[in-house]
Amino acid sequence: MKDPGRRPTPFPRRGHNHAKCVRHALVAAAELCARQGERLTPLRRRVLELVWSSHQPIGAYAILDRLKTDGRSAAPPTVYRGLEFLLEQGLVHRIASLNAFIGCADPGHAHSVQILICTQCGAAAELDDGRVNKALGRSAAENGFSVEGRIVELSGVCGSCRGGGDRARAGHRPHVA
Amino acid sequence: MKDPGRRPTPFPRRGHNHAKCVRHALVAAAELCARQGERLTPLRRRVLELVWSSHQPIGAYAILDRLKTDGRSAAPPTVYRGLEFLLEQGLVHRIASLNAFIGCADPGHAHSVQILICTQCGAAAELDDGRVNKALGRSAAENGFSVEGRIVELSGVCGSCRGGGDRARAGHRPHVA
DNA sequence: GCGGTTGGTGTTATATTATAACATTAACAC
DNA sequence: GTGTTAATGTTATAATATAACACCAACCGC
Ligand SMILES: [Zn+2]
Ligand SMILES: [Zn+2]
Ligand SMILES: [Zn+2]
Ligand SMILES: [Zn+2]
Repeated sequence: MKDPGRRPTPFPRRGHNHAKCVRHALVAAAELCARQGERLTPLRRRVLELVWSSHQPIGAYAILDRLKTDGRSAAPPTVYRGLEFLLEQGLVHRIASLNAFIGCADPGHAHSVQILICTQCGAAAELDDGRVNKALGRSAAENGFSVEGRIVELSGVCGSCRGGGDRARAGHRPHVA
Repeated sequence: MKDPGRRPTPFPRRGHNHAKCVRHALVAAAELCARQGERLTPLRRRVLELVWSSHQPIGAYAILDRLKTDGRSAAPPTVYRGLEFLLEQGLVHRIASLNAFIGCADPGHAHSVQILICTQCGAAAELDDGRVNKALGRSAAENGFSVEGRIVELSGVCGSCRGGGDRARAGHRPHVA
């Protein structure tokens, strides 16, 4: 059996079935909200769906534009409220360095994420590496600092874009839309 | 030379001689710019001085207000240009989670910082812990990601605010202005 | 000197991101 | 149904950041 802990990349493969990503995220969100006694209203669900429209972080005003083309009445507070709810439920992550949002790949349990942002394809992915969190906590503690919140955002190039992945077969076309 | 092993906190002590912090920063900046053949103009120097006006991160528009009260003609581009220059020279750091800026405590050599932000006193300090950087790089590499830029910002409570430091002597007064 | 180039700053306008405040509607409890 | 609360609609504005062009001073080659 192949090494179960080994993921070559947390980034999506080119041509992966993204509709499946979206469906899975929406189902997981519905289940999570049901468990928590929270209401995943149509608006909130739609905002989440729009966040998941790709693996590239999306800005609040891009979401707003798409809500408007839905025919729905929408203004900035509409989308920020939706995002606020989704952030509280741990269904999306905010990326401070981009002022943008990405769907959480593993909602339902507390985790502090390290966000990886590919500067080539624009996609973002998340890790939750215990060793990183431990190193951060230890470093802070040694300096008398007790950590409450962490923001870790790494920019660089993902495996697919560097060519180790599907780029060899795909020429130079980006592996995500 | 500083105590090699043990720093109780990289945060400033209450009542420390902050004028000295400012003077030191300005001298170091002048030396750095001279070495690099860059021009630390009066405006840039003043922006840096304002960034250093405290150990709390300062926003661009707060800097702008203070430039205006200098009597100097100033608009947003004035301060953003100054900040852009200082960022390029590594003289200040931008804190993405606060949209604010802090003077670099150790300019003159490339370093990727971990910013500590005290939610109680509002001060920010920087670390450059090799183990953290190593853990981040290894974690990313294992996931096929090659890191170019890092943003690490930890919020929490600094040693001085928790009472291990000078708070015992200071009652509940904040240790920084 | 002088014309040309560059870098820094001044100035006006606008883009982008986010929130305040209050009105209205939908969901729920009793 | 009526009162209560949560969610959404709506208008306005705050906060952060950049575009575009004008001006000026320093510097360079001549
Ligand atoms: Zn997908
Ligand atoms: Zn990529
Ligand atoms: Zn100081
Ligand atoms: Zn503190």
